[in-house]
Amino acid sequence: MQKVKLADVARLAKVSNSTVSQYINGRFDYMSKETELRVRAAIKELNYTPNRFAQGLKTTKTKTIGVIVRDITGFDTSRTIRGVDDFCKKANYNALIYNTDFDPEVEAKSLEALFQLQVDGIIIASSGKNNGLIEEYIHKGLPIVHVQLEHDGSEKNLVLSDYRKAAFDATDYLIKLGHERICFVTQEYQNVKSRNERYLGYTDALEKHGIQYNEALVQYWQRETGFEHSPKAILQSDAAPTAFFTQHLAITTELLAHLNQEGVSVPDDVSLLGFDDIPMTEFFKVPVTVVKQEPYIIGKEAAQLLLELIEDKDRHSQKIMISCSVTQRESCASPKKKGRQ
Amino acid sequence: MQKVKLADVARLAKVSNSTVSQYINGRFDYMSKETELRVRAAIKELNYTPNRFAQGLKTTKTKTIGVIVRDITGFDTSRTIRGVDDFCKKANYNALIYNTDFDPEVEAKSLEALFQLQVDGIIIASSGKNNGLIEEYIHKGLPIVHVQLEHDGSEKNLVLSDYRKAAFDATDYLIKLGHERICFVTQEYQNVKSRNERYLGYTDALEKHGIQYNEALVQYWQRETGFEHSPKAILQSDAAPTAFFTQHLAITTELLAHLNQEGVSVPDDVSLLGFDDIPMTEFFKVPVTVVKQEPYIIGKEAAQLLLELIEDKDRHSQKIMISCSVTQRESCASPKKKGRQ
DNA sequence: ACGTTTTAGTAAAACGTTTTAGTTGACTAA
DNA sequence: TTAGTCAACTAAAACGTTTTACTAAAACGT
Repeated sequence: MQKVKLADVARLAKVSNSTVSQYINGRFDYMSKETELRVRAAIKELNYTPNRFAQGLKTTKTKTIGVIVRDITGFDTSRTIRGVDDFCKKANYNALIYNTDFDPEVEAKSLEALFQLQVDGIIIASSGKNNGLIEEYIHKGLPIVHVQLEHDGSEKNLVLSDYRKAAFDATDYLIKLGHERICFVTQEYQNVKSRNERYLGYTDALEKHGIQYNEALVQYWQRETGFEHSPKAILQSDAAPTAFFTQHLAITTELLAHLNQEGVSVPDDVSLLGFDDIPMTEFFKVPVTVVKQEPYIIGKEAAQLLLELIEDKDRHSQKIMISCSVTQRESCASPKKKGRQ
Repeated sequence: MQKVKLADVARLAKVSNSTVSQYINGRFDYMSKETELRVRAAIKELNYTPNRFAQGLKTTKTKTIGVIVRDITGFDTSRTIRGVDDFCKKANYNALIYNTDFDPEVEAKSLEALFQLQVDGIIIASSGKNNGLIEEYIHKGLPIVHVQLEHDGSEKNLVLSDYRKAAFDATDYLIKLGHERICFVTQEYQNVKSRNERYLGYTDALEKHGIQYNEALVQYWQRETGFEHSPKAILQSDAAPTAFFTQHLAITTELLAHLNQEGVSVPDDVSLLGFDDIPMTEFFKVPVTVVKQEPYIIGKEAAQLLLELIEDKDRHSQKIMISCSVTQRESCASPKKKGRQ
């Protein structure tokens, strides 16, 4: 299938294999200008391209990175991947995508598989359940950069949204609209620093405006089981919120579905502000106001960082934060001053 | 980074390299049961995994396929990729994704790059602008399967939706609602058989119901330039349609935006039926009725077909059709019998 | 008992690079 | 003149597999 090899080029250019190899690897100072040109010409003429397997066998460099995400199908995730991939292609790398479907075991398997394939590095949006394993690979010398999720522990290289600032801005925005009882709806965030960051942003804003923190206004949701307390119940409780601030897309949509079903009108009855942008929201009954992350940029930065790490093993580690912005649409309004008598 | 090699296994199991190699490749008939077990044990003990580069160098098989799509970020596309990828992973293959961003030149480059990487096969949603190139690669022995797009020409292996049937069903559905002037909005489909198929489905349905075909009701849209005639103009023309049948997602959304902006109410003023499912449509002002394809299944089938092709070079070629279904939502209603007096 | 086939295995030559350790001849410095 | 330096190259040994051609021993048929 592929025929012409380095030796053919060498023969045609009347030099040794070594010299051609040097040429290919851009070490021109090992040869005279004249030789360089002869080799270049020979390569052109034969339309030679090096065999990656032979190269890989020698160098143990694969020019391939691994990317571990939960589901490539997600709106933000697919964009992150695009960012990674675009950067990689430009740098002549390839990216191998592994989906975990939110399963930590699959995550572990993927890590192992990628290691086995000898990828040069890994970008991972990790579950946080495999921190030990990840540490191991890092110690073995495999560069790993985290995206989007930060976990307690000692990992170093990561690129993610500035969650605290984002949550602060969002909460601040709601408060300025007049909301005082803002329900912070989150997934359990033990050990997930980037979820906790949001919580801090939320309380920061409360504090700034002198609003008393109320534990009843922090509500939980789980991927498998949904809401701990139903939105309906929450709205009927003592501390009925005038606004929901949901911490990711899945929560937002499930809440929205509940609200629709219960006939709760947004933003008339309650305001809604979601984390993560939503596609095509301009066609929604109520276009929802969100804090929009920059997944593409995050992907791009992550790839950049990883490739730098690969090229320069003992580069100091980094945490790169990308700002978010609240995209105002129509799901947030000032609360009605009803029934406080 | 990776240490243990075949020779280590051989030494531990007290057999030759060849035997270990045979074992790895599942040719157990070359050895006694006893040896087989010894080798298995040695592999387990050393936690040996073969070096893919050395394998690739010898066999020129890479256990990697290439996937060329327009944009992995698309709703359907990302699902197709998932289908491909899930199947590949299960079969111990990897998929390399290349995005073309709808640019035929990038498509050509991707094809070349993948060939160069010696992928074992390619799945492509092709633009149709590189048919010659694709033929070349096929002749060179590279298995290629097309997805989603069918083009005039001699390619053989493809898996796609049953477009004609789908368009027929959709049109039939609209007609049964009472529509007679149904505007078929499509992208220019010269040489794109799978777009033409839809057109045929549309006319099939018209014919079945004895409705006169009207050329003015076929309208065009282009990715770069948008609608040839504005939706507003179309609605004010002599043959004002009572329903739009849009041929893909980008058209649907752009039309919807126009309609919203003009204050045209769906489905009161005009019905809308779109090709391709739309995410989160349950939150739309008007959840739009669509013919839903099965991108995940298509991806899975494509991967399956490709791997079969790879394993068995002179397998006869196939065209696999996947049915679509019209998902009824709320953007289609019976037309008002206004002003026909 | 003899030739033949089968079974269970092996040695060693690839595969196409990279890289180390040289070699060669010309030039330089004292 | 002689050693030393330098520029421009090269030979050949890896890298870790697969595979071809081969062999020794056992089994078989007659």
